Amino acid sequence: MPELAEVEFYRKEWDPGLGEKVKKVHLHTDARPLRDLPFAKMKKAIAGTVFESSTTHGKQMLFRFQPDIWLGVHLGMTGKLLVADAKHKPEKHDHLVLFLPSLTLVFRDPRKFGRIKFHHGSEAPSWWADLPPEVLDSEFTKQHLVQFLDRHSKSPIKPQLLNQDGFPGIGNWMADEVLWRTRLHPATLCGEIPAKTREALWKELRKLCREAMKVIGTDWGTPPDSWLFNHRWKDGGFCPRCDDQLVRADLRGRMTCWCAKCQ
DNA sequence: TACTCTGTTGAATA
DNA sequence: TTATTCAACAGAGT
Repeated sequence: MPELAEVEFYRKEWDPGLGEKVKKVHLHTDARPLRDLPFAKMKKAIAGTVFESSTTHGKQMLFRFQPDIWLGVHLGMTGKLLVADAKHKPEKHDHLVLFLPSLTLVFRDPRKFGRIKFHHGSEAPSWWADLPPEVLDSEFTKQHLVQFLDRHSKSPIKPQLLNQDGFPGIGNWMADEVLWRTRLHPATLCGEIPAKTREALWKELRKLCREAMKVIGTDWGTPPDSWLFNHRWKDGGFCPRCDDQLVRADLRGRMTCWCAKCQ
């Protein structure tokens, strides 16, 4: 399920290992999440380093090991991070396993849409430095949003909200939630969104990200029933604002839920 | 058995 | 060249 706040939640799952030295590295080298990586070199380079810190950017995570090792993690659809005890025996879908003295850091991903990146160097890798501004960055201004919408004027808004170049961290439920809050139909073309609605969209996006971080990012809490969130998962749900039955349909290949009356 | 899915990518098309 | 669309990826749950 990993979107913005879920990613933040998973990032912290490895915190109990901070400050510990990596004793051994297990890599599931024939699985997609580690494709194209220099396994042997990587194993050797990581062993002996100390887990120092971690950070997120949208759905991406970066883990820093001293000295000079950086691991990027993307959870894909079904990836998760967890800690296991020090004697952990890697399971079928444990693609990256780092053994520390007191516990084990595990990246597990059954559906294998996740991805691991590796960098050896004193500076953060370019694939991290070059990421577009996050929704809560000061650089994510109204003007920035307007420019992005204009650049994608022929595309419906829903798929663009899922575009990580424009809205890092936004995933399917957050996209539906913000459109519902803004009373914007998901199929509206970006170029046809009025200036006032663009402003509302900018405001609600930032607000939703802050709220999601608080509710889900800290302890995986459940958002209140006043959000679309609790009503959008299966057919037959009702709009928490006007009580009309919600619509669920495929839009450009992704399940989309909205209120035909409000939006 | 068959159908679902909180995501990304790369190739084809416009 | 840039934007948009679509199928492919893969497995578990229902």
